[in-house]
Amino acid sequence: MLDPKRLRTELDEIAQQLARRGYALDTDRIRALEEERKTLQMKTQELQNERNTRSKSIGRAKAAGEDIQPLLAQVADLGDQLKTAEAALQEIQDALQEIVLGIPNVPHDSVPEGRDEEDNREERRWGELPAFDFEPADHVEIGERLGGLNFDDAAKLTGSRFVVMSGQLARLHRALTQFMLDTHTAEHGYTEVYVPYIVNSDSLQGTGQLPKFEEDLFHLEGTDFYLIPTAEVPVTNLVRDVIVEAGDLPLRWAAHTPCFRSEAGAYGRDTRGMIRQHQFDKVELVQAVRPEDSFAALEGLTGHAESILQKLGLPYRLVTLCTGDLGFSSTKTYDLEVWLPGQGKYREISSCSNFVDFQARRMQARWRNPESGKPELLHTVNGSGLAVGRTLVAVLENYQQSDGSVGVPEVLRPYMGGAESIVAR
RNA sequence: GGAGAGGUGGCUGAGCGGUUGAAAGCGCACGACUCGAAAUCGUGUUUAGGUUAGCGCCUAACGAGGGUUCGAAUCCCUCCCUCUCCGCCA
Repeated sequence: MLDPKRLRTELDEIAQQLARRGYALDTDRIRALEEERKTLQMKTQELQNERNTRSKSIGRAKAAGEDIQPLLAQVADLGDQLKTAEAALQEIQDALQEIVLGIPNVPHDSVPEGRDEEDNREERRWGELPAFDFEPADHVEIGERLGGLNFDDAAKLTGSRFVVMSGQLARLHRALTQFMLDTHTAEHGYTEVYVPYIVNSDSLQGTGQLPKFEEDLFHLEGTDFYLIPTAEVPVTNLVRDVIVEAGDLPLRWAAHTPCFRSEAGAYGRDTRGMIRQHQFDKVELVQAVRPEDSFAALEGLTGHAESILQKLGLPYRLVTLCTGDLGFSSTKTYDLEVWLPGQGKYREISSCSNFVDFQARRMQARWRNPESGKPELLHTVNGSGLAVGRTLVAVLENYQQSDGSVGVPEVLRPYMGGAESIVAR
Protein backbone atom coordinates (compact mmCIF):
# COMPACT_ATOMS: atom_id res chain seq x y z
CA MET A 1 0.00 0.00 0.00
CA LEU A 2 1.25 3.44 -0.87
CA ASP A 3 1.33 6.17 1.75
CA PRO A 4 -2.19 7.69 1.82
CA LYS A 5 -0.65 11.04 2.76
CA ARG A 6 1.52 11.03 -0.35
CA LEU A 7 -1.51 9.98 -2.35
CA ARG A 8 -3.17 13.18 -1.20
CA THR A 9 -0.28 15.56 -1.60
CA GLU A 10 1.68 14.12 -4.53
CA LEU A 11 -1.00 12.38 -6.54
CA ASP A 12 0.25 13.48 -9.96
CA GLU A 13 3.86 12.51 -9.23
CA ILE A 14 2.72 9.08 -8.09
CA ALA A 15 0.56 8.68 -11.19
CA GLN A 16 3.61 9.45 -13.33
CA GLN A 17 5.73 6.89 -11.51
CA LEU A 18 3.02 4.26 -11.83
CA ALA A 19 2.66 4.99 -15.53
CA ARG A 20 6.24 3.70 -15.90
CA ARG A 21 4.98 0.22 -15.06
CA GLY A 22 1.95 0.58 -17.29
CA TYR A 23 -0.53 1.32 -14.53
CA ALA A 24 -3.05 4.07 -15.14
CA LEU A 25 -4.02 5.73 -11.88
CA ASP A 26 -7.49 7.25 -11.91
CA THR A 27 -6.48 10.55 -10.35
CA ASP A 28 -9.80 12.27 -11.03
CA ARG A 29 -11.75 9.62 -9.16
CA ILE A 30 -9.32 9.65 -6.26
CA ARG A 31 -9.38 13.42 -6.01
CA ALA A 32 -13.18 13.48 -6.09
CA LEU A 33 -13.50 10.78 -3.43
CA GLU A 34 -10.85 12.46 -1.32
CA GLU A 35 -12.69 15.75 -1.47
CA GLU A 36 -15.90 14.06 -0.42
CA ARG A 37 -14.14 12.16 2.33
CA LYS A 38 -12.75 15.32 3.79
CA THR A 39 -16.13 17.04 3.95
CA LEU A 40 -17.89 14.01 5.34
CA GLN A 41 -15.23 13.30 7.90
CA MET A 42 -15.30 16.82 9.27
CA LYS A 43 -19.08 16.81 9.41
CA THR A 44 -19.16 13.43 11.14
CA GLN A 45 -16.56 14.40 13.68
CA GLU A 46 -18.40 17.61 14.40
CA LEU A 47 -21.58 15.65 15.11
CA GLN A 48 -19.68 13.20 17.28
CA ASN A 49 -18.21 16.06 19.21
CA GLU A 50 -21.66 17.53 19.79
CA ARG A 51 -23.03 14.20 20.96
CA ASN A 52 -20.13 13.71 23.35
CA THR A 53 -20.45 17.19 24.80
CA ARG A 54 -24.19 16.91 25.30
CA SER A 55 -23.99 13.45 26.75
CA LYS A 56 -21.48 14.62 29.29
CA SER A 57 -23.69 17.48 30.33
CA ILE A 58 -26.59 15.07 30.73
CA GLY A 59 -24.39 12.96 32.96
CA ARG A 60 -23.47 15.97 35.03
CA ALA A 61 -27.09 17.13 35.31
CA LYS A 62 -28.22 13.69 36.38
CA ALA A 63 -25.51 13.47 39.01
CA ALA A 64 -26.63 16.84 40.32
CA GLY A 65 -30.19 15.53 40.55
CA GLU A 66 -31.58 17.88 37.91
CA ASP A 67 -34.35 17.07 35.49
CA ILE A 68 -32.72 15.76 32.31
CA GLN A 69 -35.85 15.49 30.19
CA PRO A 70 -35.35 18.84 28.41
CA LEU A 71 -31.75 17.92 27.67
CA LEU A 72 -32.83 14.57 26.23
CA ALA A 73 -35.30 16.32 23.94
CA GLN A 74 -32.49 18.47 22.55
CA VAL A 75 -30.53 15.46 21.35
CA ALA A 76 -33.50 13.60 19.96
CA ASP A 77 -32.59 13.72 16.28
CA LEU A 78 -28.84 13.86 16.77
CA GLY A 79 -28.54 10.11 16.76
CA ASP A 80 -30.12 9.70 13.34
CA GLN A 81 -28.04 12.48 11.83
CA LEU A 82 -24.92 10.93 13.21
CA LYS A 83 -25.83 7.48 12.00
CA THR A 84 -26.42 8.77 8.47
CA ALA A 85 -23.16 10.70 8.45
CA GLU A 86 -21.16 7.79 9.81
CA ALA A 87 -22.59 5.40 7.23
CA ALA A 88 -21.81 7.79 4.38
CA LEU A 89 -18.28 8.30 5.66
CA GLN A 90 -17.76 4.57 6.02
CA GLU A 91 -18.93 4.01 2.47
CA ILE A 92 -16.52 6.54 1.05
CA GLN A 93 -13.64 5.25 3.12
CA ASP A 94 -14.33 1.72 1.95
CA ALA A 95 -14.34 2.90 -1.65
CA LEU A 96 -11.05 4.72 -1.16
CA GLN A 97 -9.54 1.76 0.64
CA GLU A 98 -10.51 -0.56 -2.18
CA ILE A 99 -8.77 1.68 -4.69
CA VAL A 100 -5.68 2.14 -2.56
CA LEU A 101 -5.32 -1.61 -1.91
CA GLY A 102 -5.43 -2.17 -5.66
CA ILE A 103 -2.63 0.26 -6.50
CA PRO A 104 0.72 -1.46 -7.11
CA ASN A 105 4.02 -0.30 -5.68
CA VAL A 106 5.99 2.43 -7.39
CA PRO A 107 9.07 1.20 -9.29
CA HIS A 108 12.44 2.29 -7.95
CA ASP A 109 14.43 4.77 -10.07
CA SER A 110 17.03 2.11 -10.86
CA VAL A 111 14.44 -0.15 -12.51
CA PRO A 112 14.74 -0.16 -16.31
CA GLU A 113 11.79 1.05 -18.34
CA GLY A 114 10.02 -1.67 -20.31
CA ARG A 115 6.81 -3.42 -21.26
CA ASP A 116 7.39 -7.11 -20.53
CA GLU A 117 10.06 -9.72 -19.84
CA GLU A 118 11.70 -8.96 -23.18
CA ASP A 119 12.83 -5.66 -21.70
CA ASN A 120 14.39 -7.07 -18.54
CA ARG A 121 18.01 -6.06 -18.15
CA GLU A 122 20.65 -8.76 -17.90
CA GLU A 123 23.18 -7.80 -15.22
CA ARG A 124 25.62 -10.71 -15.29
CA ARG A 125 26.13 -14.38 -16.07
CA TRP A 126 27.82 -17.03 -13.97
CA GLY A 127 29.14 -20.46 -14.88
CA GLU A 128 30.10 -22.36 -18.01
CA LEU A 129 27.26 -23.80 -20.05
CA PRO A 130 27.71 -27.57 -20.08
CA ALA A 131 28.86 -29.05 -23.41
CA PHE A 132 27.28 -32.37 -24.43
CA ASP A 133 28.50 -34.78 -27.09
CA PHE A 134 24.91 -35.92 -27.43
CA GLU A 135 21.54 -34.23 -27.77
CA PRO A 136 20.65 -33.19 -24.20
CA ALA A 137 17.24 -34.41 -23.03
CA ASP A 138 14.80 -32.41 -21.01
CA HIS A 139 14.01 -33.30 -17.40
CA VAL A 140 10.79 -35.11 -18.27
CA GLU A 141 12.61 -37.57 -20.45
CA ILE A 142 15.50 -37.93 -18.01
CA GLY A 143 13.17 -38.40 -15.05
CA GLU A 144 10.92 -40.90 -16.74
CA ARG A 145 13.89 -42.85 -18.02
CA LEU A 146 15.22 -43.04 -14.47
CA GLY A 147 11.82 -44.13 -13.27
CA GLY A 148 11.68 -41.28 -10.74
CA LEU A 149 9.25 -38.80 -12.26
CA ASN A 150 5.71 -39.85 -13.03
CA PHE A 151 3.21 -37.35 -14.38
CA ASP A 152 0.57 -39.95 -15.31
CA ASP A 153 0.25 -41.14 -11.73
CA ALA A 154 -0.10 -37.55 -10.57
CA ALA A 155 -2.79 -36.89 -13.19
CA LYS A 156 -4.67 -39.93 -11.91
CA LEU A 157 -4.38 -38.88 -8.29
CA THR A 158 -5.26 -35.26 -8.88
CA GLY A 159 -5.01 -33.81 -12.37
CA SER A 160 -2.62 -31.92 -14.57
CA ARG A 161 0.28 -29.87 -13.22
CA PHE A 162 1.27 -32.31 -10.49
CA VAL A 163 4.08 -34.83 -10.23
CA VAL A 164 4.90 -38.00 -8.34
CA MET A 165 8.59 -38.37 -7.52
CA SER A 166 10.02 -41.63 -6.30
CA GLY A 167 13.26 -43.31 -5.30
CA GLN A 168 16.48 -41.41 -5.80
CA LEU A 169 14.71 -38.46 -7.41
CA ALA A 170 12.40 -38.03 -4.42
CA ARG A 171 15.52 -38.17 -2.28
CA LEU A 172 17.32 -35.68 -4.49
CA HIS A 173 14.40 -33.32 -4.04
CA ARG A 174 14.67 -33.68 -0.28
CA ALA A 175 18.46 -33.35 -0.43
CA LEU A 176 18.16 -30.03 -2.28
CA THR A 177 15.78 -28.72 0.35
CA GLN A 178 18.04 -29.73 3.23
CA PHE A 179 21.10 -28.34 1.51
CA MET A 180 19.45 -24.98 0.92
CA LEU A 181 18.15 -24.65 4.47
CA ASP A 182 21.46 -25.73 5.98
CA THR A 183 23.39 -23.26 3.85
CA HIS A 184 21.15 -20.30 4.62
CA THR A 185 21.02 -20.97 8.34
CA ALA A 186 24.69 -21.86 8.80
CA GLU A 187 26.32 -19.41 6.39
CA HIS A 188 23.90 -16.54 5.78
CA GLY A 189 22.47 -15.85 9.21
CA TYR A 190 18.85 -16.91 8.68
CA THR A 191 16.68 -18.50 11.35
CA GLU A 192 14.75 -21.50 10.15
CA VAL A 193 11.01 -21.28 10.67
CA TYR A 194 8.21 -23.77 10.20
CA VAL A 195 4.91 -22.07 9.42
CA PRO A 196 1.29 -22.90 8.52
CA TYR A 197 0.59 -23.80 4.91
CA ILE A 198 -2.90 -22.39 5.30
CA VAL A 199 -3.39 -18.71 6.06
CA ASN A 200 -6.30 -16.31 6.53
CA SER A 201 -7.23 -13.41 4.28
CA ASP A 202 -5.63 -10.80 6.54
CA SER A 203 -2.24 -12.38 5.92
CA LEU A 204 -2.78 -12.43 2.16
CA GLN A 205 -3.82 -8.81 2.20
CA GLY A 206 -0.71 -7.99 4.22
CA THR A 207 1.69 -9.26 1.58
CA GLY A 208 -0.42 -8.04 -1.35
CA GLN A 209 -2.01 -11.18 -2.86
CA LEU A 210 -5.46 -9.99 -1.79
CA PRO A 211 -7.75 -8.39 -2.68
CA LYS A 212 -6.53 -8.27 -6.27
CA PHE A 213 -5.23 -11.75 -7.04
CA GLU A 214 -7.75 -14.08 -5.43
CA GLU A 215 -8.06 -16.13 -8.65
CA ASP A 216 -4.40 -17.19 -8.34
CA LEU A 217 -5.07 -18.83 -4.99
CA PHE A 218 -6.64 -22.04 -3.74
CA HIS A 219 -9.44 -21.01 -1.40
CA LEU A 220 -10.81 -23.49 1.13
CA GLU A 221 -14.51 -23.46 0.49
CA GLY A 222 -16.72 -21.99 3.19
CA THR A 223 -13.79 -20.62 5.18
CA ASP A 224 -11.52 -17.61 5.34
CA PHE A 225 -8.56 -19.93 4.68
CA TYR A 226 -6.29 -20.18 1.66
CA LEU A 227 -3.40 -22.46 0.71
CA ILE A 228 -0.21 -20.42 0.66
CA PRO A 229 1.12 -19.49 -2.78
CA THR A 230 4.55 -18.90 -1.23
CA ALA A 231 6.12 -18.97 2.23
CA GLU A 232 6.47 -15.22 1.83
CA VAL A 233 2.89 -14.92 3.10
CA PRO A 234 3.08 -16.71 6.47
CA VAL A 235 6.68 -15.72 7.16
CA THR A 236 6.38 -12.01 6.38
CA ASN A 237 3.14 -11.83 8.35
CA LEU A 238 5.06 -12.85 11.47
CA VAL A 239 5.73 -9.12 11.85
CA ARG A 240 2.15 -8.04 11.14
CA ASP A 241 0.88 -5.76 13.92
CA VAL A 242 4.23 -5.98 15.66
CA ILE A 243 6.57 -3.24 16.83
CA VAL A 244 10.09 -4.67 16.66
CA GLU A 245 12.81 -3.36 18.97
CA ALA A 246 15.64 -1.72 17.00
CA GLY A 247 18.20 -4.11 18.51
CA ASP A 248 16.37 -7.13 17.07
CA LEU A 249 16.81 -5.95 13.47
CA PRO A 250 17.44 -7.20 10.89
CA LEU A 251 15.10 -10.18 11.11
CA ARG A 252 16.09 -12.97 8.75
CA TRP A 253 14.00 -16.06 8.23
CA ALA A 254 14.38 -19.09 5.99
CA ALA A 255 11.44 -21.41 5.51
CA HIS A 256 10.78 -24.49 3.46
CA THR A 257 7.15 -24.93 2.44
CA PRO A 258 5.09 -26.28 -0.39
CA CYS A 259 3.47 -23.57 -2.49
CA PHE A 260 0.05 -23.84 -4.11
CA ARG A 261 -0.96 -21.84 -7.14
CA SER A 262 -4.02 -22.13 -9.29
CA GLU A 263 -2.09 -20.92 -12.37
CA ALA A 264 -5.40 -19.56 -13.58
CA GLY A 265 -3.83 -17.28 -16.17
CA ALA A 266 -1.33 -19.82 -17.49
CA TYR A 267 -3.42 -21.98 -19.81
CA GLY A 268 -1.16 -23.68 -22.30
CA ARG A 269 2.04 -22.28 -20.78
CA ASP A 270 4.72 -24.73 -19.60
CA THR A 271 2.29 -27.61 -19.65
CA ARG A 272 5.12 -30.12 -19.97
CA GLY A 273 7.04 -31.28 -16.91
CA MET A 274 7.72 -29.72 -13.54
CA ILE A 275 8.29 -26.12 -14.54
CA ARG A 276 4.83 -24.85 -13.68
CA GLN A 277 2.94 -26.91 -11.13
CA HIS A 278 -0.04 -26.35 -8.84
CA GLN A 279 2.11 -27.62 -5.98
CA PHE A 280 5.84 -27.10 -5.63
CA ASP A 281 8.36 -26.74 -2.84
CA LYS A 282 10.40 -23.66 -2.20
CA VAL A 283 12.92 -22.45 0.33
CA GLU A 284 12.07 -18.84 0.94
CA LEU A 285 14.25 -16.10 2.42
CA VAL A 286 12.52 -13.22 4.17
CA GLN A 287 14.05 -10.18 5.82
CA ALA A 288 12.57 -7.31 7.79
CA VAL A 289 15.01 -4.44 8.01
CA ARG A 290 15.44 -0.76 8.80
CA PRO A 291 14.32 1.41 5.89
CA GLU A 292 17.83 2.66 5.11
CA ASP A 293 19.09 -0.93 4.83
CA SER A 294 16.57 -2.46 2.43
CA PHE A 295 18.40 -2.01 -0.86
CA ALA A 296 21.60 -3.41 0.61
CA ALA A 297 19.51 -6.26 2.03
CA LEU A 298 18.15 -6.98 -1.45
CA GLU A 299 21.69 -7.26 -2.83
CA GLY A 300 22.71 -9.48 0.07
CA LEU A 301 19.68 -11.73 -0.17
CA THR A 302 20.09 -12.11 -3.92
CA GLY A 303 23.69 -13.13 -3.27
CA HIS A 304 22.49 -15.76 -0.80
CA ALA A 305 20.24 -17.26 -3.45
CA GLU A 306 23.06 -17.09 -6.01
CA SER A 307 25.42 -18.94 -3.69
CA ILE A 308 23.11 -21.97 -3.83
CA LEU A 309 23.33 -22.04 -7.62
CA GLN A 310 27.09 -21.60 -7.46
CA LYS A 311 27.58 -24.39 -4.93
CA LEU A 312 25.45 -26.63 -7.12
CA GLY A 313 27.51 -25.64 -10.16
CA LEU A 314 24.46 -24.51 -12.11
CA PRO A 315 25.03 -21.77 -14.72
CA TYR A 316 22.69 -18.83 -14.37
CA ARG A 317 22.16 -15.20 -15.16
CA LEU A 318 20.85 -12.34 -13.11
CA VAL A 319 18.30 -9.94 -14.59
CA THR A 320 16.65 -6.83 -13.27
CA LEU A 321 12.96 -6.90 -14.02
CA CYS A 322 11.80 -3.95 -16.07
CA THR A 323 8.95 -1.72 -14.90
CA GLY A 324 6.37 -3.65 -16.92
CA ASP A 325 7.36 -7.06 -15.52
CA LEU A 326 7.55 -5.99 -11.90
CA GLY A 327 5.32 -7.76 -9.37
CA PHE A 328 2.46 -5.90 -7.71
CA SER A 329 4.09 -5.24 -4.33
CA SER A 330 7.69 -4.85 -5.42
CA THR A 331 9.70 -1.71 -6.05
CA LYS A 332 12.66 -3.63 -7.48
CA THR A 333 13.13 -7.28 -8.38
CA TYR A 334 16.06 -9.40 -9.48
CA ASP A 335 15.31 -12.70 -11.15
CA LEU A 336 17.85 -15.50 -11.15
CA GLU A 337 17.49 -17.59 -14.27
CA VAL A 338 19.13 -21.00 -14.41
CA TRP A 339 20.37 -22.56 -17.62
CA LEU A 340 18.24 -25.49 -18.80
CA PRO A 341 20.02 -27.46 -21.54
CA GLY A 342 16.83 -29.37 -22.34
CA GLN A 343 15.11 -26.13 -23.29
CA GLY A 344 18.23 -24.36 -24.45
CA LYS A 345 17.38 -21.29 -22.41
CA TYR A 346 17.52 -19.58 -19.06
CA ARG A 347 14.47 -20.06 -16.83
CA GLU A 348 13.48 -18.25 -13.64
CA ILE A 349 14.47 -20.13 -10.51
CA SER A 350 14.43 -17.32 -7.97
CA SER A 351 12.83 -13.92 -7.66
CA CYS A 352 14.24 -11.47 -5.11
CA SER A 353 12.34 -8.30 -4.31
CA ASN A 354 12.48 -5.20 -2.19
CA PHE A 355 9.00 -4.10 -1.16
CA VAL A 356 10.21 -1.12 0.86
CA ASP A 357 7.29 -0.12 3.12
CA PHE A 358 4.53 -1.36 0.77
CA GLN A 359 3.84 -4.62 2.61
CA ALA A 360 4.77 -3.17 6.00
CA ARG A 361 2.10 -0.49 5.69
CA ARG A 362 -0.56 -3.06 4.84
CA MET A 363 0.58 -5.20 7.77
CA GLN A 364 1.39 -2.42 10.23
CA ALA A 365 4.82 -3.99 10.63
CA ARG A 366 6.92 -1.49 12.51
CA TRP A 367 10.04 -0.92 14.53
CA ARG A 368 10.79 1.59 17.23
CA ASN A 369 13.25 4.07 15.84
CA PRO A 370 15.48 5.13 18.76
CA GLU A 371 16.10 8.50 17.12
CA SER A 372 12.45 9.49 17.02
CA GLY A 373 11.26 7.15 19.77
CA LYS A 374 8.29 6.46 17.51
CA PRO A 375 7.13 3.29 15.78
CA GLU A 376 8.00 3.54 12.08
CA LEU A 377 7.33 1.21 9.18
CA LEU A 378 9.85 -1.54 8.46
CA HIS A 379 11.00 -2.51 5.01
CA THR A 380 10.54 -6.09 3.82
CA VAL A 381 12.68 -8.00 1.36
CA ASN A 382 12.31 -11.56 0.18
CA GLY A 383 13.38 -14.05 -2.41
CA SER A 384 13.44 -17.70 -3.29
CA GLY A 385 16.51 -19.50 -2.19
CA LEU A 386 15.53 -21.47 -4.31
CA ALA A 387 12.48 -23.00 -5.95
CA VAL A 388 13.20 -26.66 -5.19
CA GLY A 389 11.32 -28.29 -8.08
CA ARG A 390 12.97 -26.11 -10.68
CA THR A 391 16.35 -26.69 -9.06
CA LEU A 392 15.77 -30.41 -9.42
CA VAL A 393 14.97 -29.86 -13.07
CA ALA A 394 18.18 -27.88 -13.50
CA VAL A 395 20.30 -30.55 -11.82
CA LEU A 396 18.79 -33.30 -13.98
CA GLU A 397 19.35 -31.40 -17.20
CA ASN A 398 22.81 -29.98 -16.44
CA TYR A 399 24.24 -33.15 -14.90
CA GLN A 400 22.84 -35.66 -17.40
CA GLN A 401 25.21 -38.23 -18.88
CA SER A 402 25.19 -39.96 -22.24
CA ASP A 403 24.24 -43.26 -20.57
CA GLY A 404 21.06 -41.77 -19.15
CA SER A 405 22.37 -41.42 -15.61
CA VAL A 406 22.59 -38.14 -13.75
CA GLY A 407 25.59 -36.94 -11.76
CA VAL A 408 25.01 -35.77 -8.19
CA PRO A 409 26.58 -32.36 -7.44
CA GLU A 410 29.26 -32.76 -4.82
CA VAL A 411 27.55 -30.62 -2.19
CA LEU A 412 24.48 -32.87 -2.32
CA ARG A 413 26.31 -36.18 -1.90
CA PRO A 414 26.29 -36.08 1.91
CA TYR A 415 22.51 -35.81 1.67
CA MET A 416 22.32 -38.66 -0.84
CA GLY A 417 24.08 -41.33 1.18
CA GLY A 418 27.28 -40.59 -0.70
CA ALA A 419 25.83 -41.44 -4.12
CA GLU A 420 27.80 -39.90 -6.99
CA SER A 421 25.18 -40.52 -9.61
CA ILE A 422 21.59 -41.56 -10.10
CA VAL A 423 21.04 -44.51 -12.42
CA ALA A 424 17.95 -46.25 -13.73
CA ARG A 425 16.68 -49.04 -11.50
C1' G B 1 -16.67 -31.89 20.11
C1' G B 2 -18.83 -30.89 25.52
C1' A B 3 -18.49 -27.80 30.27
C1' G B 4 -16.43 -23.56 32.53
C1' A B 5 -13.14 -19.02 32.93
C1' G B 6 -11.03 -15.15 30.35
C1' G B 7 -9.18 -11.47 26.36
C1' U B 8 -7.91 -3.75 29.02
C1' G B 9 -1.64 0.54 27.40
C1' G B 10 5.62 -2.11 26.56
C1' C B 11 4.29 -5.67 30.91
C1' U B 12 1.30 -6.89 35.55
C1' G B 13 -3.47 -5.44 36.75
C1' A B 14 -8.11 -2.21 38.50
C1' G B 15 -12.53 -0.58 36.46
C1' C B 16 -18.26 -3.61 35.23
C1' G B 17 -23.56 2.49 32.26
C1' G B 18 -21.84 8.94 32.97
C1' U B 19 -16.09 14.90 33.54
C1' U B 20 -12.18 6.98 32.34
C1' G B 21 -7.83 7.12 26.87
C1' A B 22 -8.49 4.45 31.01
C1' A B 23 -6.47 3.71 38.70
C1' A B 24 -2.16 1.44 40.78
C1' G B 25 2.46 -1.00 40.17
C1' C B 26 6.58 -2.34 37.01
C1' G B 27 9.39 -0.76 32.93
C1' C B 28 11.19 3.40 30.09
C1' A B 29 12.65 8.86 29.35
C1' C B 30 13.92 13.51 31.43
C1' G B 31 14.88 16.40 35.84
C1' A B 32 16.26 17.01 41.22
C1' C B 33 19.45 15.03 45.07
C1' U B 34 24.92 12.86 44.58
C1' C B 35 31.97 13.58 43.44
C1' G B 36 29.51 9.59 40.59
C1' A B 37 26.05 5.62 41.12
C1' A B 38 22.20 3.03 43.82
C1' A B 39 18.07 4.36 46.64
C1' U B 40 14.56 8.36 46.93
C1' C B 41 11.51 12.37 45.03
C1' G B 42 9.26 15.08 40.79
C1' U B 43 7.57 15.26 35.73
C1' G B 44 6.48 12.72 31.47
C1' U B 45 5.42 8.10 28.79
C1' U B 46 -0.54 4.29 23.54
C1' U B 47 -1.84 4.28 18.51
C1' A B 48 -4.37 5.93 14.13
C1' G B 49 -6.95 9.86 11.64
C1' G B 50 -8.58 15.04 10.91
C1' U B 51 -7.35 20.18 11.46
C1' U B 52 -3.52 24.04 12.39
C1' A B 53 2.26 28.00 10.28
C1' G B 54 2.83 26.20 15.31
C1' C B 55 1.12 25.73 20.57
C1' G B 56 -3.01 23.18 20.35
C1' C B 57 -7.88 21.44 19.34
C1' C B 58 -11.14 17.50 17.58
C1' U B 59 -12.40 12.21 16.36
C1' A B 60 -11.68 7.02 16.87
C1' A B 61 -9.72 2.60 19.33
C1' C B 62 -10.24 -1.52 26.07
C1' G B 63 -9.90 -9.21 20.88
C1' A B 64 -13.19 -8.32 15.99
C1' G B 65 -17.96 -7.05 14.11
C1' G B 66 -23.05 -5.76 15.05
C1' G B 67 -26.97 -4.01 18.65
C1' U B 68 -29.32 -1.29 23.06
C1' U B 69 -28.66 3.88 25.11
C1' C B 70 -28.59 10.94 25.29
C1' G B 71 -23.99 8.31 26.81
C1' A B 72 -20.68 1.59 26.48
C1' A B 73 -14.17 -0.89 28.47
C1' U B 74 -18.75 -1.67 31.30
C1' C B 75 -25.37 -4.39 29.06
C1' C B 76 -27.06 -7.85 24.69
C1' C B 77 -25.87 -10.86 20.07
C1' U B 78 -22.34 -13.20 16.56
C1' C B 79 -17.44 -14.53 15.53
C1' C B 80 -12.08 -15.16 16.69
C1' C B 81 -8.37 -16.35 20.20
C1' U B 82 -6.29 -18.05 25.14
C1' C B 83 -6.61 -20.99 29.67
C1' U B 84 -8.77 -25.26 32.84
C1' C B 85 -11.46 -29.95 32.93
C1' C B 86 -13.74 -34.00 30.01
C1' G B 87 -13.96 -36.60 25.29
C1' C B 88 -11.41 -37.75 20.69
C1' C B 89 -6.93 -38.03 17.96
C1' A B 90 -1.35 -38.02 14.48
